[in-house]
Amino acid sequence: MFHVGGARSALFNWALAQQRPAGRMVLRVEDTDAARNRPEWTEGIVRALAWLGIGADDPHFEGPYFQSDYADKHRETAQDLFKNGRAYYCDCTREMVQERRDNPNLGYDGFCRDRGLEPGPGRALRFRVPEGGPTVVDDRIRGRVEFDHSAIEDFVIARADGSPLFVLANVVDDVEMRITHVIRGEEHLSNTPKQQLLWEALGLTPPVWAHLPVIVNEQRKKLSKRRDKVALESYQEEGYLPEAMVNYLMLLGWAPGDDREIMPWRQMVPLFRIEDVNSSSAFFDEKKLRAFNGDYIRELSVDDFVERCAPWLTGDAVPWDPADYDPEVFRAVAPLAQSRVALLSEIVPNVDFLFLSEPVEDEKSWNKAMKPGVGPEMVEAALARFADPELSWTADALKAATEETGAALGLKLGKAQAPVRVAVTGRTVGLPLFESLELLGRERVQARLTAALEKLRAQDAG
RNA sequence: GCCCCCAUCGUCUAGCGGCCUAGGACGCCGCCCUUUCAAGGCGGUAGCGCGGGUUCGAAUCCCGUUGGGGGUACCA
Repeated sequence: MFHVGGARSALFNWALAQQRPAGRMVLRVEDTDAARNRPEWTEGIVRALAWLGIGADDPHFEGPYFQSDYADKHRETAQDLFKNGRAYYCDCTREMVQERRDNPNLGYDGFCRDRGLEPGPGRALRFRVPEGGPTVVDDRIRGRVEFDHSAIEDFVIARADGSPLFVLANVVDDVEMRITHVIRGEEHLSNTPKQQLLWEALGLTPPVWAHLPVIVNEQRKKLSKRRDKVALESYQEEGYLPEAMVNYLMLLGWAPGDDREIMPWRQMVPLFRIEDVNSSSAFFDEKKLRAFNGDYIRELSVDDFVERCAPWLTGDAVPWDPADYDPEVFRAVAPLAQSRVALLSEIVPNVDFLFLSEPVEDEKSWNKAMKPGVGPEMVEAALARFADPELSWTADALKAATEETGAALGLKLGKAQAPVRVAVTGRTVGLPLFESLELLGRERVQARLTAALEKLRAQDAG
C-alpha cells in the first residue's frame, strides 16, 4: 500500500531526477520485513509509481532495491567504525541503562565508552558521538538546523547479533548507491544529525538534505494508513486520473510561482525547485483533488474519455448484464457525460439506464416527479404523444413533442420533462433527456412509460 | 521530560520591509445561461494566532508566548 505522502516525496525526487540528463531516482524499500515477507507490497509501490508515470522504462528510474541487498557492507562498515574507534561495544541492558540514569532527560549515559569491550555475545555496537560542538544539518527546505551533541546519545548502530540498525543501513546504502540528495519526510529530520555524524565518521561529505513537511488529516495529524484513506490504489479505483493526482500532489507544499495551478507534469519539471517547497504541513484536500480531476476529465478528447471509462463499464462490478452493454451507445452519450463526472467511476450511474433492462429504482425521485396532478398526467400524455408514428424519433422532435404535451397540461418544459425522465431512467437528474430517449429507442421508451403508468395506477388502486 | 520543526481566508497557497485596502485556487453563497443535473460566465464570503521590539514603514526581520506536529528503541 503506497500512500499519498510517499507519492509526493517520490514526485519531488522524480522532478529533480528528470531535471538532469544523468539524474536518477532510486527507489529503495527500507521496510525489511515487508520486503522479505510481503513481495506484493513492494509490487504495489512499483505499480502505484508507474501509474503516476514514475519508473516504467524511464532511464532516470532505478530500483527497487532492498536494504538487505547491502547486508555484507553494513557489517563491514560497522566493523570499520569499531576498529578506528568511532564506535564501541556495550553490554548494558535496557534495565541497567535506566537504573543508572540520574537525569531522565538523557538516554544512554556512555557507561561503556571507555571500557574497551571486545565484540561478544550480548554486546551491541554504539556510535561514539563526538564531545562538544553541535552538528549542523543544512537542510534545503528548512535552512540550518542545529543539534547539540549533548542531546544526542551514543546510539546503537548494530545489534548484539551483528545486524545493523536503520540509521547505519540507511547511510551505508546511500553511500554505496552514491546518493547525492536525500529528500524525505520531516519525521526523519530528528535522526538526520545521527546520519550526518555517520557520514562524517566515514570520512565522507553528507548528501544534500531536504525534509518535506508531512501531509496531515483533518485533525492535523500525520496521515495514518489505518485511520485515513491514503492508499494510492484506492484513488485509482475511484477513477482519479493520474495526471490530476500528480498535479494536485505537486501543489501540496509547492507552487509554480504565478497563479497557475492546473499544469501538466512536463511544464512543472523545469519549474520545480526543492528550495521553494514550503516547510509547513499540508492537509490533503480531497475536494480540491476532485475538482482538479473533473478539470482533467473535461480536457480529455472524447475518444480518450471513452477509453478511460472502459474499466468501469466492462468490469465485473457493472450493475447491468454485460451482454446488454453497447459500446456504440456509450460512445454516443460520452460527450454528454464527460462534463458531468468528476470521477471516472461516476460514469456508471450516468449511463446505467441505457443498459439496464429496467429503470433504476429510486423512491425519492419517483415520489418527487410523480406527484398527483402532474406526474401521472404527464406520463400518460407523453405515452400517447410518443405513440404517434408520424413523430420522428430524434432528440429535437422529442423535445418539441414534450414541450407541446407539457404545454397542454400547463407545464413548462422543466416541469414536463421530469415525470418522463423518472419513468424512463428512474432518476430526476441525469444526462440530457431527449438525446437519451433517442438513443434508448422508441420501443424501450414506450415500454418504460407503459410500465410507469401501470405502476401509478396500481398505486392509486392500493 | 528533553530535542527538533511549523504558524497568511475553512483548505492549498502567493507574499521574501514600502507595489497589500493581502493576490490566486478549492469549498461555500448569489446571479446569468439552461429540458433535470453538471459544465460555463459573472459576482460575493472569508485570513496575516497573541505580545513585545527593530524600522520613517512589518504579513514579511528579531525576541517571547500560545497552539499544532515530529523525534527521542539492540523499530523501519
